[in-house]
Amino acid sequence: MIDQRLITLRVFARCGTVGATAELTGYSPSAVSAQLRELQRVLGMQLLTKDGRGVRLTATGRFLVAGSDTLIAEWESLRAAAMEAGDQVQSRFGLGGFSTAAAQLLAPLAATLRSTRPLLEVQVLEANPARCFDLLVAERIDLAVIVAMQSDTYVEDDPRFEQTVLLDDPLDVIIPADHPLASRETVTLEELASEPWITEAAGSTYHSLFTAAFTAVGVTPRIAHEAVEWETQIAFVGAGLGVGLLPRLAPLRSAENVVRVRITGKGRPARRIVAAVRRGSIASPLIQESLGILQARANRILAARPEDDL
Amino acid sequence: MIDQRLITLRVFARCGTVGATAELTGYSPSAVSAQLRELQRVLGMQLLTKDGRGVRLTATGRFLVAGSDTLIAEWESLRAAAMEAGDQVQSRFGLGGFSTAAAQLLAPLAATLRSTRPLLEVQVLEANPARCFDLLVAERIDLAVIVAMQSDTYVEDDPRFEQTVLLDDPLDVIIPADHPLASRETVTLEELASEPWITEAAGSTYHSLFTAAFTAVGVTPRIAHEAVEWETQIAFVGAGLGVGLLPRLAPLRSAENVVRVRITGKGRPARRIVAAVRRGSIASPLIQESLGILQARANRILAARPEDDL
DNA sequence: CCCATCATGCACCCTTTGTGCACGGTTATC
DNA sequence: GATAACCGTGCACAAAGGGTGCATGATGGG
Repeated sequence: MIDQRLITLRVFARCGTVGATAELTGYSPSAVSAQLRELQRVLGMQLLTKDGRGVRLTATGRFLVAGSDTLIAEWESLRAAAMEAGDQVQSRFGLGGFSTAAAQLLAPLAATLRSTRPLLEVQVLEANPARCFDLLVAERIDLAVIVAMQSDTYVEDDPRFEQTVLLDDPLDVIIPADHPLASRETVTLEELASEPWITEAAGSTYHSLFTAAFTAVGVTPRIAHEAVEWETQIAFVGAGLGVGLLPRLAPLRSAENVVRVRITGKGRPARRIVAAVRRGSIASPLIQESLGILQARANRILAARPEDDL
Repeated sequence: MIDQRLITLRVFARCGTVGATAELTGYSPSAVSAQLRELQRVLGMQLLTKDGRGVRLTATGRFLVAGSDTLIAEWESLRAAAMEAGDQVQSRFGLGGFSTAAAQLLAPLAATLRSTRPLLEVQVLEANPARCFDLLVAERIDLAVIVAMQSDTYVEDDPRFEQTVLLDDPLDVIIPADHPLASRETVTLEELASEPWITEAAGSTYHSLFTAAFTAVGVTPRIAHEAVEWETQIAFVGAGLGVGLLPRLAPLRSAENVVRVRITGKGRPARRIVAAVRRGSIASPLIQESLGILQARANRILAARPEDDL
């Protein structure tokens, strides 16, 4: 209900370039350029300035974007309240999530909604957490399930979003089946200090989680290999190249020649999985129902775990 | 910046029929109907119900319209603040006003703005007070100068508007030049009680002001004739048909065989002239400048009056 | 019982809006 | 210092959304 051009401006404010804005919103760069030009004409404000080979927000532009946060939240709140008051159904619902979160939480949610609300058009987008926030701003999705890193750019009280913790997902260590530690029930990080490690590339979200866990216990592990996908990492471990961290929610097929061992003791790494929505929209019946389903799913997952892991 | 369809819904909420909404917004009835249908589709809410040969807002619709007041105000406030912060100029500026108010206040304002801001497109619409409020809601105008009747539907703290008193305009009595009272400096309502009166039609804004003034002093005057335009009324008085009330701001040509006499004493009728803007927009530099010009003009008018009339 | 009024659907049209490509300008790299 | 890569923008073209005018159906008043 807020003008699309203002939404586009907000997306631009997040990513800084016309091209990226186009990619996020689904428009072409020309369209974004035209929208921003048109917005300036309608409002009679200069919002952008040339800056090198790109464009940059003017002070007025930044002011407008900053102020629009409450406007968007106000609208979301109004829409949610009207939905609630009139017991209405909305027609489109966009979900976003990250790999395992999407598989374990979003897929069941989408399936449930598909059965309880047959005429609701549910769309699921797999995207990393940062992109999920961008997609929320761009109004491509309405709810995101993401992993929140404490070391990340994650800000709990961002005026644009409201976040709900679903569960903490501990990271296990995966070990070759013929490794001496493979038969253990649990293991500590100290015991794993001398192992060759397989991690994601430096700078990725999980890599920072990895280093944070080991600095907590005061050892610096040796990184032997890097992998991008969990599957690749598992294959590396299965080939005896080293050990690696794997979130509890990530599935591990039995035929992989790899075993999963729980980590105990100090510095035990975990990722926090949260649901994020645009501020104001949390009162919407559909969002409420979805959060309920997600929470129930999260509780079922927690209930299936050994007690010392809760 | 708020979706046009929501603006249309708000106008509909004020006037109740699609046809009237079309007339006010400048669209065709079909377009209004399509917009409202589209709005319901996009929001997934049922906002309208058939009601006899017309349509009526549902509870959800009323809720949405009521809640949108703050949304609109928030946007106006944001726009005004951005204008202020960036020292920007807006391109279009719509003014609305009522007969003498338009002539005495709006015309000078428009002329001043035309010279101080040459590239500002100023548009003046003459319309009665009620319509001015509608035009503000429909965003056809940005500022209205209207007469506020205490007996009117005028509500000072309407969440949609902000109002500023410009001046109180007393009503004089106009008398045939050969009338015994014509040579007086001032006259009281009691002295005029037995005269035949010429007023506007019952139900009009000025008629209610007329009756209110006389009930205050406890007499019921005799209404001999009715006129719609000031010019007609003046002509009637000039023909010796009776006496009438004329606002101080309404011009009286000397060749009319009619004299204007000030009214003193209890129940002295006056109309209050106020400027109205959409709530939130009052901080806009252009609005501020306009209000300043209007206030200055009002002060000049007040300064030219006899002291006992202030 | 007929007519006035009101909303809506439909066909047509036009303005708006988005796309794809080429261009000019700027920065980084070798 | 030349070249390549990148970024935003303008233009021609195409698609679609949105508006108009008229006809239709429904309803209430005289």
